[in-house]
Amino acid sequence: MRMSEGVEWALHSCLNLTWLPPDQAVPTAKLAEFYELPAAYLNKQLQALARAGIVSSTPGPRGGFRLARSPESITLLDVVVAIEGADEAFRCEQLLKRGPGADPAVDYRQACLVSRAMRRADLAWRRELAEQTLADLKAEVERHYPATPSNTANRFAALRA
Amino acid sequence: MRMSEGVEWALHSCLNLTWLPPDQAVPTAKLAEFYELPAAYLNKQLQALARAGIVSSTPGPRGGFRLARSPESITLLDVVVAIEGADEAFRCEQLLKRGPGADPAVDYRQACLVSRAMRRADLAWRRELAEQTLADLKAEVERHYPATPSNTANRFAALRA
DNA sequence: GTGCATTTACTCGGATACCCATTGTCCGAGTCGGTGGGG
DNA sequence: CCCCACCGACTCGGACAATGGGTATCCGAGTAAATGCAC
Repeated sequence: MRMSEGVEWALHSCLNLTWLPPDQAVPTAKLAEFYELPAAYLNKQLQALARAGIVSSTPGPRGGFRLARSPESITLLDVVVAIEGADEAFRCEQLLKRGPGADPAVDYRQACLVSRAMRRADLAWRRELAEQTLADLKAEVERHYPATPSNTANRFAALRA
Repeated sequence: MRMSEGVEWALHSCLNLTWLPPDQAVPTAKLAEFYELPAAYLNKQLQALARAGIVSSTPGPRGGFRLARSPESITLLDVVVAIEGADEAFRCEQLLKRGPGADPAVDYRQACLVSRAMRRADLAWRRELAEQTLADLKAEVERHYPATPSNTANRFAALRA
């Protein structure tokens, strides 16, 4: 079970956007250059974030991506779901339908206690992610590393047009 | 992010083993036939469980697999880790090493706050899985579906040699 | 009848192909900013 | 000097390959039971 690389890129990129003026759009090329990432593939992840309503895109010169809503209203779960999809990691294939005493009318994704146990763990994971917003993360970073906001803005400004 | 199918097979198979005499070894073929699974591939998962010390294997006639320890001492996390590996889903690639103000000596898997947030969620997931043992699950199933133990034993007995 | 060597069949275990999802790349449609000419 | 139409360049967006991990399968090594024979 491995989470897509894109989640890490998306989280860091969104976090970087919180340190720029909210009305400033940043093109994929700059966001990619920031961490030396492949621009075309990062663009794909940003598209997913746009479809999820986390960032908004602007075409043409001076265009790019910006956060579509306030960092307070974007949770880590939102970002993860936008990239990875909403499906839970454990997908119950309803093995019990093939076992003894199976009832074809029962939805074993709900009834199977193995499935329920796995779902409980999944919910605990999701809850933890949903309780942290981008704003929380931003504040925590600024508390530990006060230079980050200016460093980030400076580097974006220094990147070639 | 998708969990391997083998986890579901392993959980159900281990659970089934709890309803058989502890000294009775069950060959892969029977465990597979129980849910109409491909035997050779299920065998691969059982090998992983054996390497993890969850089940023990016996070759030759009347051989097969049995639980290596008591159901009370086998957690759901043990089974998941045996199949999926111990690595966490989110793998920090240390993007910050490429960012401004990066310190090459720092291990950003520990220092990066994004990484830490994701790890917190991962730990919550693991804790939930570690708090449930096979014995808990077995008891819960018996409480909801009292016929399961005899149904299971009967079907195993009925499966062709 | 009993003990033993041989045979036999059954089991796991790892080595070997296959397939789909993630990764990675590219080019086209659309749009905004700049520019040049006219009023 | 100001306004407008055109041009150009920049951006996203989705369509198109390549790679790696999970899926599936097979055959061989080893073992325990069953068998047949000798005593």
